[in-house]
Amino acid sequence: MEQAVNDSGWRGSQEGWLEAAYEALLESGVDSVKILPLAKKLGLSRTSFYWFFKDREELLSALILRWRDKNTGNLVKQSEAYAESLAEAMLNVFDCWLNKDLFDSQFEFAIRSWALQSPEIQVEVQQADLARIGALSRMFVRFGFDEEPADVRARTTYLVQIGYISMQSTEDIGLRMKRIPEYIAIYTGQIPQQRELDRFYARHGYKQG
Amino acid sequence: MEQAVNDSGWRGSQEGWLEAAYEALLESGVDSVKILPLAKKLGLSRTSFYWFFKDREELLSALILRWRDKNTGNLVKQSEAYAESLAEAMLNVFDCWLNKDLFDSQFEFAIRSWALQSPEIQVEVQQADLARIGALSRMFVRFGFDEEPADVRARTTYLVQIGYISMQSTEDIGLRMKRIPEYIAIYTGQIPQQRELDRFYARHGYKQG
DNA sequence: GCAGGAATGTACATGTGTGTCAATACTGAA
DNA sequence: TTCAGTATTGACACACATGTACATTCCTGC
Repeated sequence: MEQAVNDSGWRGSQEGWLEAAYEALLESGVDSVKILPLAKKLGLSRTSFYWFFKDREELLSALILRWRDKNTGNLVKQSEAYAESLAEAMLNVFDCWLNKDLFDSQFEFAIRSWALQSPEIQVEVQQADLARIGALSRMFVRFGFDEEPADVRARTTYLVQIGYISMQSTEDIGLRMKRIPEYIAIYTGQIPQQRELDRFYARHGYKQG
Repeated sequence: MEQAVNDSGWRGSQEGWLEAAYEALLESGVDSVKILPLAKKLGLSRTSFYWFFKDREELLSALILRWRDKNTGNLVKQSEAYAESLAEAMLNVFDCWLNKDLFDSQFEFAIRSWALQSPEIQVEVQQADLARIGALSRMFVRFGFDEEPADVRARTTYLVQIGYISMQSTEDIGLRMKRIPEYIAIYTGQIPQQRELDRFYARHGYKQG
């Protein structure tokens, strides 16, 4: 049977270095993703790194891959999920903003900051934005909006979230939940049904009150 | 008569180094604000820097000061400007997003990225966010909104813009202008009057069409 | 034209990062 | 138990950044 990469006695592994790199990226940006510090964190010799990766570049590429596969994929998926009303569809999208398994905000912010200093990363980010806004826009169209308003609303929805991420806002979950209906109303122009909200609250383990 | 700092034969100056630092920050982030590269750009000796600034830290502090004095100040001012309707007030705020003298988006983004790797900067940014959202919220209250909805709408307004900045979106001016009424409608819940839009377009030198 | 502050340049000590190499240690299977 | 493959290490060679010390040049006002 297939075994996990690292269940033998070896201390390091591709995954180990990548995970450490991921943590460093989230904590202090790309420029802190350096082999020497990572080695210290892992309690390994610096040079051991080169057994798993050709060089630093390769490590950074692996980070990008991780980000792309996660954040964009899930957001598109959620915007295409089944829903009876626009409000419900929007709540599906909101799942991303509340569930770290679906969308990693800190990761997102770190990548966007990275894009500032790297044209290649900037291209990646722009492609992601396009794909995501496109998916959201199609969602609005699906519920009867014309192309233009759908696009503007998709942008609003998406940009508010990117803004939140960029603000690195840390509202408590109660306050966030309380604001949800208000946001849904602004984005969709519809008041969400109570049962739609209940379903949403339920799947995020939140009790109103 | 008062003279500009650098009209004598000297090549360098505080301003010169600061400007170079500003450009480096916008282009590639804090970590690229380094004395050696700046010296190269300015065609000066690296060590000459130490005549104007105690060390790198002092240069970075000067950058923060510049940012704080500009972006937050003007945004608060615009949100407090005279307006007959909420739509008009919002258009005043929108001035910031279209006029680089009022709000420097790239600078803003660069600072926010910097905050990622520096707790002190993060505090600065959070204070700025608070001040700005507060000002916008007061604007909504001024036009009859209750505290709660005013706050949510203030956030929406602000966050979309921060999102735009974070996206580093480069929409052409025509498209942006075309979307303005739609955004105003979403944020304020009001359709802007044609004359309000005309006044807005006029002061940004834009002809509808 | 010269004293003295403003600005620059050269040289040095130091720190931190990268990547290569050859030597070594550990592990599982033959 | 030997051995091939996997993992780890220290030594080396570089590159590039910071900051200090000291000498030098440039400009200005007296």
